[in-house]
Amino acid sequence: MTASIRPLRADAARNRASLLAAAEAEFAERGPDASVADIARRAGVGKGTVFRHFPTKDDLLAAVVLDRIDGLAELARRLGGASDAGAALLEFLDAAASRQQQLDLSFLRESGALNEQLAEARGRLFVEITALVERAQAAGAVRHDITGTDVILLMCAPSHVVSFVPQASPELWRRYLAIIFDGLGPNGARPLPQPPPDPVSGELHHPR
Amino acid sequence: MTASIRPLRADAARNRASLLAAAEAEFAERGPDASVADIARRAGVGKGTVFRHFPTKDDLLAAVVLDRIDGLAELARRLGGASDAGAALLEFLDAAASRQQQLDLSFLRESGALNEQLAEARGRLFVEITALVERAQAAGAVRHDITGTDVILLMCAPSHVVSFVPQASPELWRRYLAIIFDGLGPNGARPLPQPPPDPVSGELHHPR
DNA sequence: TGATAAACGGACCGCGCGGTCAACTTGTAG
DNA sequence: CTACAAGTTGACCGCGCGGTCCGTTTATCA
Repeated sequence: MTASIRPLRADAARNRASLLAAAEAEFAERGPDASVADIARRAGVGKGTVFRHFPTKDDLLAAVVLDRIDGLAELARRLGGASDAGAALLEFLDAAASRQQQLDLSFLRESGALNEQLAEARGRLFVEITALVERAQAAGAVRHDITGTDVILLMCAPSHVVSFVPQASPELWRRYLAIIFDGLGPNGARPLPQPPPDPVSGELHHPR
Repeated sequence: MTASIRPLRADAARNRASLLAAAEAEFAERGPDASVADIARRAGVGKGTVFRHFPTKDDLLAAVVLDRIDGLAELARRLGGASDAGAALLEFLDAAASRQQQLDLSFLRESGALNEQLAEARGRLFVEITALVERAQAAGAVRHDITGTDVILLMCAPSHVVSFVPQASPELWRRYLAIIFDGLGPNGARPLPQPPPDPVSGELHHPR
């Protein structure tokens, strides 16, 4: 389904690849408002070429983001086999925050054509994270009133928080991840004041 | 300094007030990218009038945001006298998150003309928050490796996290505030992996 | 009330954006 | 080698934005 009927021509495949790389870099540096023209220039192609490969800017963003989600889901899957379930969850959050440092949270944005693929990938990620969380709970490393959705939402926080401080150490996010992870631990005790939101079945959307 | 040499004409004062109200509402609903034209329409004035009162869109945003900061600083000051220092800090975070629900984090943005006022206000807020934190630490409610800057940064997180879930309960942010506050508590134990960032003396800036 | 400066309003400007298109180039199958 | 489909390109379009400007209205005060 992903592979089209006919294989791409050689130059087209090359352009598509460098386009994706350029888009990833540009979105990382400038955020989701990076301009298509800049991305095209960075990739060394004309603007028209961008729209030949991705009908819409959102589709391009979605493609970049799909990679990230798949990467995270794969990582979560591998960590599912770790012996220390608490450490596995922390390691996952660590990797997630570290990558979001570069790409912000934009992968939650909904997007036209690739929407189904994105939704599927998000679904897979959700499943893996939920498994990770449940194992961590069984191991006594995470409080029992936490859900996979909570973790998905909170894993975005450290990099966002850090994005406000101008010349932050590139590792500063670890400080806030540690605080939040402590908050997920069983030592906090007091019951949470609100029920968790519905799982990702309902679409997540992009914040302002 | 704030009051100009000559007092405002009656209609001008009225317009300025409704402009501020409209701007607050519009920024709350649409975020910092709300258009000046919409704000003007909402206030029932012409677009030119907006720019007469605020030379730049950023100045308008800064004015709105200055109110918020002053309000928060005042609240923090009052809470400084509370008997239960831990509860006081939590109450402050509660109020801050609740208001940010409406205005996002935009008050950290730097801005041209009002920059000094904003910086001053932010300084006052920082002082009050730091006092709150230190009292909470002395009371044993907050771990000792936390700074006022940490709290300033983290107080933005709950509303941001929640902004991703589409039809969130309006109180959902309390859930994540509770988790984060638990992370600030002394029960977590493990030392933080990174030193805190410099205090607000260095300018904070607006995230993408 | 009438003179005057202050305030108002909306047409207007330039800019950069996402997206389109038709002329042109190039990889490739036979 | 050739013919043709696939791919590329950048000028171009419409739009909405922040900001300007000047003819008009209006609060104020002698």
